[in-house]
Amino acid sequence: MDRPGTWQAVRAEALRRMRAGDWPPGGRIPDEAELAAEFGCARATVNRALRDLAEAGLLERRRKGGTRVPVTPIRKATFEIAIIRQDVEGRGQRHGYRLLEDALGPPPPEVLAALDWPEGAGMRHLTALHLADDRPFCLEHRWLDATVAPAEVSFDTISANEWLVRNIPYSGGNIAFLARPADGPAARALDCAPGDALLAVERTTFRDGAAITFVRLTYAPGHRVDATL
Amino acid sequence: MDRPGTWQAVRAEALRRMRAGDWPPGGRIPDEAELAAEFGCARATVNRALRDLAEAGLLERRRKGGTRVPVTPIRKATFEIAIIRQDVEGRGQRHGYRLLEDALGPPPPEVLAALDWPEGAGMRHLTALHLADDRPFCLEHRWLDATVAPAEVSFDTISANEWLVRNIPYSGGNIAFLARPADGPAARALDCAPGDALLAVERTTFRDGAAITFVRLTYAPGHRVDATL
DNA sequence: AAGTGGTCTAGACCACAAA
DNA sequence: TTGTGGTCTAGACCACTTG
Repeated sequence: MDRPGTWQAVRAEALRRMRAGDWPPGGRIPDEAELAAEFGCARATVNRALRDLAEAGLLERRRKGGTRVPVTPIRKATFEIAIIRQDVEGRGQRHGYRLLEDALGPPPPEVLAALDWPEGAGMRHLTALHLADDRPFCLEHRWLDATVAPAEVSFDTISANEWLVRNIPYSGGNIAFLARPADGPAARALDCAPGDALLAVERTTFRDGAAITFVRLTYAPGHRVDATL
Repeated sequence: MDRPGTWQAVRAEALRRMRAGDWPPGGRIPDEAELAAEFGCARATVNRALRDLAEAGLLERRRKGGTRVPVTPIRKATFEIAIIRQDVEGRGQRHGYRLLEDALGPPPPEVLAALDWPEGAGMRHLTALHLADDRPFCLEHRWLDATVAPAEVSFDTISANEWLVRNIPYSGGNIAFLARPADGPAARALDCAPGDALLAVERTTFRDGAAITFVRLTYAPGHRVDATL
């Protein structure tokens, strides 16, 4: 338990009341000032607790409208996106890396659409395999703005995944999960049968409003991505 | 832009400094009191800004250790988990629902392992299909503690997905993404070929430390789950 | 032992949206 | 118009953890 008077304690009590039915779905809960008086703490403490619950999707808050328990809450789940080496090492396995291809060339149409680049000017295409304890872990397929990583930068020993995180400090982007059948090259690289169902993650990274890289990570069969609810 | 003196403005400036290289990866940034003096705001405002960045994985903070820019940040991505009806309607489509099966019976071993139930006492097994504009959207396969939803509760017109969210106020759990080949029944229900690569989401929900339901949602081919980075 | 972030307080003003 | 959450302030004490 949390010591009383802390925002964690207020949050815990709010959760308890929702579970117990004291604050039923669709209903409005007392305002911050009332709760602060009841709990004997400052309004800022109540605010911190309720804001936390609202960020998780368990409460809906509006100025003047008050705070309500949603009828059908839209919960937020979060998952951690580490670089692949850390992901592998975090599982207690040894990370290996092999660069399979490094060439200049235009991406396929569906990738070009995601990037919104002018005719694919100066695009570097990388294919690499990540290993966990010498077994295939993940196939990295990446298109990269050549001005971001010029030809001098070699991805023989460090993956583009890691190089980018270390050298392009912060950047926004989007990310999506999907399932793909293994094509021929993927099946060979990941040591599975063509057509096998594989989990893939696609990410586009932007800097200053322009896309600088698109990557598709295709994981070996059986891979799961866990998130905390 | 944010008005100066707000925590959003402080966050924006911190991000700018990281991108610009003023605060390089691996380095330590000034402490809260210094930044508050520099920005002409209260320390609590700086704290709010830096805490927000730390929660996103862009900073690492430790008492006495100060605040550092991580060399290989572990970014947090969040995605929203709505009920399936809302998910479909949010895409501008009409949601449909068909209960395919409702029976009592023990779950397969791999599900039983996830649930940690004693011999599957009183388990209800539901299979349902969700439609978007009359086309297959998602196959819901659920095992449910029969004491949570007794036989009186009918899932003919409301999905277990929605019933649970409405009637079991708050509950913790875990969630995972994976890829699965379509088996025979799934291929028939989702109108695809057996063996097609399908995205699936598995969730176990707990209440008071005991699992109350396990669900596997298998989506129609081509489905993507987007998250915000 | 001491430095730094974590949090609480009491008060204030503001922004937004509902009535 | 007015109620409610959003945020800022100045100060204080505490908890952790590093040197």
